[in-house]
Amino acid sequence: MPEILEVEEARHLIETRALDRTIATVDAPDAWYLKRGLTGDVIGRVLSGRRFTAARRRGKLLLLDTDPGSDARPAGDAQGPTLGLHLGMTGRVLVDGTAAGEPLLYASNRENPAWHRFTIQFRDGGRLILRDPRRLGAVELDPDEDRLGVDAFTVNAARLRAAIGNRRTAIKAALMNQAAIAGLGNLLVDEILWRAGIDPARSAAALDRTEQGRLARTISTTLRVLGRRGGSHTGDLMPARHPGGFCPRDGAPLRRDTVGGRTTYWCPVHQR
DNA sequence: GATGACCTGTGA
DNA sequence: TCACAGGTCATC
Repeated sequence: MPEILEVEEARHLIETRALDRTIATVDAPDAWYLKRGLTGDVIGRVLSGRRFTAARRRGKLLLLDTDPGSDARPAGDAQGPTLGLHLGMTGRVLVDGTAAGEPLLYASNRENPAWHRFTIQFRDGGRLILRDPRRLGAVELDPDEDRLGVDAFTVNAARLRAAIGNRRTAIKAALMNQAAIAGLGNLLVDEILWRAGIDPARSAAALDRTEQGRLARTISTTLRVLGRRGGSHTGDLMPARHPGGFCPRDGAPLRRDTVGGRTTYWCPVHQR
Protein backbone atom coordinates (compact mmCIF):
# COMPACT_ATOMS: atom_id res chain seq x y z
CA MET A 1 0.00 0.00 0.00
CA PRO A 2 2.03 2.91 -1.20
CA GLU A 3 1.77 5.88 1.07
CA ILE A 4 4.42 8.53 1.43
CA LEU A 5 7.04 6.11 2.82
CA GLU A 6 6.79 3.67 -0.07
CA VAL A 7 6.83 6.50 -2.59
CA GLU A 8 9.94 7.89 -0.92
CA GLU A 9 11.62 4.49 -1.25
CA ALA A 10 10.75 4.46 -4.93
CA ARG A 11 12.06 7.99 -5.32
CA HIS A 12 15.32 7.02 -3.71
CA LEU A 13 15.64 3.95 -5.91
CA ILE A 14 15.19 6.06 -9.02
CA GLU A 15 17.57 8.71 -7.74
CA THR A 16 20.33 6.19 -7.14
CA ARG A 17 19.74 3.94 -10.15
CA ALA A 18 17.91 5.69 -12.97
CA LEU A 19 19.32 9.20 -13.34
CA ASP A 20 21.58 10.21 -16.25
CA ARG A 21 20.64 7.23 -18.39
CA THR A 22 19.44 8.00 -21.89
CA ILE A 23 15.90 6.89 -22.65
CA ALA A 24 15.51 4.84 -25.80
CA THR A 25 11.84 3.91 -25.93
CA VAL A 26 8.71 3.97 -23.82
CA ASP A 27 6.15 1.18 -23.61
CA ALA A 28 2.75 2.35 -22.38
CA PRO A 29 0.35 -0.43 -23.39
CA ASP A 30 -2.49 0.70 -21.11
CA ALA A 31 -4.13 3.85 -22.49
CA TRP A 32 -6.32 4.13 -19.42
CA TYR A 33 -3.18 4.53 -17.32
CA LEU A 34 -2.14 7.71 -19.13
CA LYS A 35 -3.95 10.79 -17.86
CA ARG A 36 -4.95 14.17 -19.25
CA GLY A 37 -5.05 13.17 -22.89
CA LEU A 38 -1.56 11.70 -22.92
CA THR A 39 -0.97 8.87 -25.40
CA GLY A 40 1.69 6.22 -25.70
CA ASP A 41 2.96 7.76 -28.93
CA VAL A 42 3.30 11.21 -27.44
CA ILE A 43 5.02 10.10 -24.26
CA GLY A 44 7.44 8.01 -26.30
CA ARG A 45 8.31 10.86 -28.63
CA VAL A 46 8.64 13.33 -25.79
CA LEU A 47 10.91 11.20 -23.61
CA SER A 48 13.15 9.43 -26.08
CA GLY A 49 16.66 10.83 -26.17
CA ARG A 50 16.30 12.51 -22.79
CA ARG A 51 17.67 11.58 -19.39
CA PHE A 52 16.20 11.95 -15.94
CA THR A 53 18.07 14.65 -14.05
CA ALA A 54 16.28 14.52 -10.69
CA ALA A 55 13.79 12.35 -8.82
CA ARG A 56 11.54 14.47 -6.63
CA ARG A 57 8.47 13.69 -4.58
CA ARG A 58 5.56 15.70 -3.28
CA GLY A 59 3.29 13.65 -1.10
CA LYS A 60 2.57 10.49 -3.02
CA LEU A 61 3.40 12.02 -6.40
CA LEU A 62 6.72 11.09 -8.00
CA LEU A 63 8.26 13.79 -10.17
CA LEU A 64 11.02 12.92 -12.61
CA ASP A 65 12.69 15.90 -14.25
CA THR A 66 14.34 15.48 -17.64
CA ASP A 67 17.15 17.18 -19.53
CA PRO A 68 16.65 19.07 -22.82
CA GLY A 69 17.65 16.05 -24.87
CA SER A 70 20.16 16.02 -27.70
CA ASP A 71 17.94 15.62 -30.74
CA ALA A 72 16.41 18.37 -32.82
CA ARG A 73 14.37 20.35 -30.38
CA PRO A 74 13.76 24.04 -29.89
CA ALA A 75 17.01 25.55 -28.77
CA GLY A 76 17.22 27.31 -25.46
CA ASP A 77 15.18 24.88 -23.43
CA ALA A 78 16.98 24.62 -20.13
CA GLN A 79 15.27 21.34 -19.40
CA GLY A 80 12.68 18.92 -20.65
CA PRO A 81 9.26 18.07 -19.27
CA THR A 82 8.62 16.48 -15.89
CA LEU A 83 7.22 12.97 -15.76
CA GLY A 84 4.65 12.41 -13.00
CA LEU A 85 4.11 8.91 -11.63
CA HIS A 86 1.33 7.83 -9.28
CA LEU A 87 1.62 4.43 -7.64
CA GLY A 88 -2.05 4.25 -6.74
CA MET A 89 -2.73 1.44 -4.36
CA THR A 90 -0.59 -1.38 -5.66
CA GLY A 91 1.97 0.33 -7.85
CA ARG A 92 5.69 -0.39 -7.48
CA VAL A 93 8.71 0.92 -9.27
CA LEU A 94 11.35 -1.49 -10.52
CA VAL A 95 14.70 -0.42 -11.90
CA ASP A 96 16.64 -3.13 -13.74
CA GLY A 97 14.45 -5.74 -12.06
CA THR A 98 14.78 -4.65 -8.46
CA ALA A 99 12.09 -2.97 -6.40
CA ALA A 100 12.72 -0.59 -3.53
CA GLY A 101 12.81 -2.30 -0.16
CA GLU A 102 12.14 -5.76 -1.48
CA PRO A 103 15.31 -7.01 -3.15
CA LEU A 104 14.30 -10.66 -3.14
CA LEU A 105 10.57 -10.68 -3.57
CA TYR A 106 10.61 -10.06 -7.27
CA ALA A 107 13.03 -12.85 -7.86
CA SER A 108 10.10 -15.14 -7.17
CA ASN A 109 7.37 -16.02 -9.59
CA ARG A 110 5.13 -13.26 -8.29
CA GLU A 111 5.86 -11.37 -11.44
CA ASN A 112 3.37 -10.90 -14.24
CA PRO A 113 4.33 -8.92 -17.36
CA ALA A 114 0.66 -7.98 -17.80
CA TRP A 115 1.04 -5.78 -14.72
CA HIS A 116 3.71 -3.63 -16.37
CA ARG A 117 1.63 -0.52 -17.08
CA PHE A 118 4.54 1.70 -18.03
CA THR A 119 8.09 0.80 -19.06
CA ILE A 120 11.01 3.04 -19.87
CA GLN A 121 13.73 1.33 -21.86
CA PHE A 122 17.16 2.87 -21.50
CA ARG A 123 19.73 2.79 -24.28
CA ASP A 124 22.08 0.88 -21.99
CA GLY A 125 19.63 -2.02 -21.95
CA GLY A 126 18.17 -1.50 -18.48
CA ARG A 127 14.65 -0.44 -17.76
CA LEU A 128 12.41 1.35 -15.32
CA ILE A 129 9.05 -0.36 -14.86
CA LEU A 130 5.87 0.77 -13.13
CA ARG A 131 4.16 -2.44 -12.08
CA ASP A 132 0.58 -2.10 -10.89
CA PRO A 133 -1.81 -5.07 -10.71
CA ARG A 134 -4.89 -3.00 -9.92
CA ARG A 135 -4.35 -0.16 -12.36
CA LEU A 136 -5.12 2.61 -9.89
CA GLY A 137 -1.82 4.34 -10.53
CA ALA A 138 -1.26 6.90 -13.27
CA VAL A 139 1.29 8.52 -15.56
CA GLU A 140 1.09 12.16 -16.57
CA LEU A 141 3.28 14.83 -18.08
CA ASP A 142 4.07 18.10 -16.30
CA PRO A 143 1.64 17.46 -13.45
CA ASP A 144 0.21 20.34 -11.46
CA GLU A 145 2.25 20.06 -8.29
CA ASP A 146 0.34 22.80 -6.53
CA ARG A 147 -2.79 20.71 -6.31
CA LEU A 148 -0.99 19.07 -3.39
CA GLY A 149 -0.60 20.61 0.04
CA VAL A 150 2.47 20.72 2.25
CA ASP A 151 4.49 17.52 2.16
CA ALA A 152 3.87 15.43 5.28
CA PHE A 153 7.62 15.14 5.98
CA THR A 154 7.82 18.91 6.46
CA VAL A 155 4.82 19.32 8.75
CA ASN A 156 5.29 21.29 11.95
CA ALA A 157 2.74 22.78 14.32
CA ALA A 158 2.37 26.02 12.42
CA ARG A 159 1.95 24.34 9.04
CA LEU A 160 -0.48 21.83 10.46
CA ARG A 161 -2.59 24.61 11.92
CA ALA A 162 -2.54 26.51 8.64
CA ALA A 163 -3.49 23.43 6.65
CA ILE A 164 -6.31 21.97 8.70
CA GLY A 165 -6.78 24.21 11.75
CA ASN A 166 -10.22 25.46 10.78
CA ARG A 167 -11.61 22.52 8.85
CA ARG A 168 -14.86 21.17 10.22
CA THR A 169 -14.36 17.69 8.80
CA ALA A 170 -13.12 14.74 10.86
CA ILE A 171 -9.45 15.05 11.74
CA LYS A 172 -8.77 11.78 9.94
CA ALA A 173 -10.38 13.06 6.73
CA ALA A 174 -8.45 16.31 7.03
CA LEU A 175 -5.13 14.49 7.39
CA MET A 176 -5.88 12.35 4.34
CA ASN A 177 -6.87 15.33 2.21
CA GLN A 178 -3.93 15.57 -0.20
CA ALA A 179 -4.67 19.19 -1.00
CA ALA A 180 -4.11 20.06 2.65
CA ILE A 181 -1.29 17.70 3.66
CA ALA A 182 0.26 15.52 0.97
CA GLY A 183 1.38 11.97 1.59
CA LEU A 184 -0.67 10.45 4.39
CA GLY A 185 -2.94 7.49 3.61
CA ASN A 186 -5.29 5.32 5.57
CA LEU A 187 -2.78 3.18 7.46
CA LEU A 188 -0.45 6.00 8.42
CA VAL A 189 -3.27 8.21 9.64
CA ASP A 190 -4.70 5.46 11.83
CA GLU A 191 -1.23 4.88 13.30
CA ILE A 192 -0.59 8.59 13.84
CA LEU A 193 -3.91 9.29 15.55
CA TRP A 194 -3.51 6.17 17.67
CA ARG A 195 -0.05 7.32 18.76
CA ALA A 196 -1.23 10.87 19.39
CA GLY A 197 -4.28 9.69 21.37
CA ILE A 198 -6.81 11.57 19.23
CA ASP A 199 -10.28 10.33 18.25
CA PRO A 200 -10.24 10.12 14.42
CA ALA A 201 -13.84 11.33 14.12
CA ARG A 202 -13.32 14.59 16.01
CA SER A 203 -13.59 17.79 14.01
CA ALA A 204 -10.17 19.03 12.94
CA ALA A 205 -11.12 22.52 14.06
CA ALA A 206 -11.86 21.25 17.56
CA LEU A 207 -8.22 20.45 18.33
CA ASP A 208 -6.63 22.88 20.75
CA ARG A 209 -3.07 24.19 20.46
CA THR A 210 -1.64 21.50 22.67
CA GLU A 211 -3.22 18.78 20.56
CA GLN A 212 -2.10 20.41 17.32
CA GLY A 213 1.46 20.46 18.57
CA ARG A 214 1.30 16.87 19.74
CA LEU A 215 -0.20 15.78 16.43
CA ALA A 216 2.46 17.59 14.39
CA ARG A 217 5.25 15.98 16.40
CA THR A 218 3.59 12.58 16.10
CA ILE A 219 3.35 12.90 12.30
CA SER A 220 7.03 13.71 12.11
CA THR A 221 8.13 10.98 14.52
CA THR A 222 5.90 8.32 13.00
CA LEU A 223 7.15 8.96 9.46
CA ARG A 224 10.75 8.71 10.58
CA VAL A 225 10.33 5.64 12.76
CA LEU A 226 8.24 3.70 10.26
CA GLY A 227 10.50 4.85 7.45
CA ARG A 228 13.44 3.22 9.21
CA ARG A 229 11.41 0.09 9.91
CA GLY A 230 10.44 -0.28 6.29
CA GLY A 231 7.09 1.26 5.50
CA SER A 232 3.49 2.10 6.28
CA HIS A 233 2.68 -1.44 7.34
CA THR A 234 5.26 -1.52 10.16
CA GLY A 235 3.26 0.54 12.63
CA ASP A 236 2.59 -0.56 16.22
CA LEU A 237 -1.15 -0.56 15.58
CA MET A 238 -0.85 -2.70 12.47
CA PRO A 239 -0.86 -6.18 14.11
CA ALA A 240 -4.09 -5.30 15.93
CA ARG A 241 -5.75 -3.65 12.96
CA HIS A 242 -8.33 -6.33 12.27
CA PRO A 243 -11.83 -7.21 13.53
CA GLY A 244 -11.57 -8.34 17.15
CA GLY A 245 -8.18 -6.68 17.66
CA PHE A 246 -7.10 -5.14 20.94
CA CYS A 247 -5.27 -1.89 21.55
CA PRO A 248 -1.52 -2.65 21.89
CA ARG A 249 -1.22 0.21 24.37
CA ASP A 250 -4.00 -0.49 26.87
CA GLY A 251 -5.62 -3.73 25.82
CA ALA A 252 -9.04 -2.27 25.12
CA PRO A 253 -11.07 -3.75 22.25
CA LEU A 254 -10.42 -1.65 19.15
CA ARG A 255 -13.33 -0.09 17.35
CA ARG A 256 -13.81 -0.42 13.62
CA ASP A 257 -15.69 2.47 12.02
CA THR A 258 -15.85 4.30 8.73
CA VAL A 259 -14.32 7.75 9.00
CA GLY A 260 -13.66 9.93 6.00
CA GLY A 261 -14.99 7.11 3.85
CA ARG A 262 -12.31 4.68 4.96
CA THR A 263 -12.15 1.75 7.33
CA THR A 264 -10.76 3.05 10.61
CA TYR A 265 -9.40 1.19 13.60
CA TRP A 266 -9.05 3.14 16.82
CA CYS A 267 -9.00 2.79 20.60
CA PRO A 268 -11.95 4.36 22.41
CA VAL A 269 -10.05 4.33 25.70
CA HIS A 270 -6.98 6.44 24.98
CA GLN A 271 -8.01 8.21 21.75
CA ARG A 272 -10.17 11.16 22.75
C1' DG B 1 -18.04 18.16 3.03
C1' DA B 2 -19.53 13.45 2.08
C1' DT B 3 -20.22 9.55 -0.96
C1' DG B 4 -19.50 6.25 -4.58
C1' DA B 5 -17.06 4.64 -8.72
C1' DC B 6 -12.96 3.23 -10.65
C1' DC B 7 -10.08 -1.53 -10.77
C1' DT B 8 -8.73 -6.26 -9.67
C1' DG B 9 -6.06 -9.41 -6.51
C1' DT B 10 -6.64 -11.57 -2.13
C1' DG B 11 -8.55 -14.15 1.46
C1' DA B 12 -12.46 -15.81 3.95
C1' DT C 1 -18.58 -16.75 -4.31
C1' DC C 2 -18.02 -12.37 -2.56
C1' DA C 3 -16.70 -8.81 0.56
C1' DC C 4 -12.85 -6.07 1.10
C1' DA C 5 -8.68 -3.40 0.34
C1' DG C 6 -7.47 1.69 -0.90
C1' DG C 7 -5.74 6.66 -3.72
C1' DT C 8 -8.13 9.67 -6.41
C1' DC C 9 -11.72 11.94 -8.86
C1' DA C 10 -16.44 13.03 -10.22
C1' DT C 11 -20.71 13.95 -8.38
C1' DC C 12 -24.08 14.52 -4.94
